[in-house]
Amino acid sequence: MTRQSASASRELEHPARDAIRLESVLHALSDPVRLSVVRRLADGPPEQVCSSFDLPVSKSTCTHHFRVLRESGVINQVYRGTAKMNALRDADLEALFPGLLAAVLAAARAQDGRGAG
Amino acid sequence: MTRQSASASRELEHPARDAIRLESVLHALSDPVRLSVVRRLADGPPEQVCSSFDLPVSKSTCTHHFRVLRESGVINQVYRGTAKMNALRDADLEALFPGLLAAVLAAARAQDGRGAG
DNA sequence: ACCGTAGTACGACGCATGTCAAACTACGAG
DNA sequence: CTCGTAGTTTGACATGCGTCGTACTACGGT
Repeated sequence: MTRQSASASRELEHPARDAIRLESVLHALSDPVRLSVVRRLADGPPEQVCSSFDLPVSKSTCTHHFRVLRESGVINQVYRGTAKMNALRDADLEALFPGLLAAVLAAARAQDGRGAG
Repeated sequence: MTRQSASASRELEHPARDAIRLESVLHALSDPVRLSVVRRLADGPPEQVCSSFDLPVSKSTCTHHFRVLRESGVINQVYRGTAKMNALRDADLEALFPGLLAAVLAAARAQDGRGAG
């Protein structure tokens, strides 16, 4: 069936660790939808499928946001069958920007506390 | 000379501490020009005049960026005669988002180090 | 072979953003 | 009072961003 290596044609572009830019990461995290994705990735299992997030946006917008997160270096995406697994690149982020992700996540939680409290 | 309290008419709107939103702060910091402003504010004297920054943009763009920083709660601006003093709201930010500003500043320095070799 | 589910691609739309130049206001110095 | 310096305002412009719907592709199950 001319099926060459099953997933070679479905590999996604990720920036190398050293190509990750702080400005892009901050921009990626500055959108509420994307921040919520990152929070769930941080709080839940390390690998989660796109469709498990049920975001308040359409499928295409969803694809868009996941791409922004991937291209900025915040998450890693791999195909697993028909699904797409998402994982935080926390090791890379921690190596580049120590404490940054943790501080953002803590800040988000703190803000939730104020807002809902 | 009908000069009522000298600066009452020149007071600037700042968000209250509790009104500062994480998303807005991250967005404010995600612009290179604004990040450089924040870095100079953090590295240099606590109060600095707009014109001392000599940013690679026009005066009006400069005004725009300082306003974004102020309205997002990152900096405090007060008039001092004909000049306008800018100060980081580090106490407010630290109270709301502990470690966030420090992490971002450290990340910016680290990135500079990598970029400049 | 077929269908359903997961996600992508494309084109569109409206609104925000970063940018500028030019005209304007506010203050201090002389 | 006049002038220069500091910053604002306004209007314009190009681009980018978040959003959508629709049509499409990719894979797994039956």
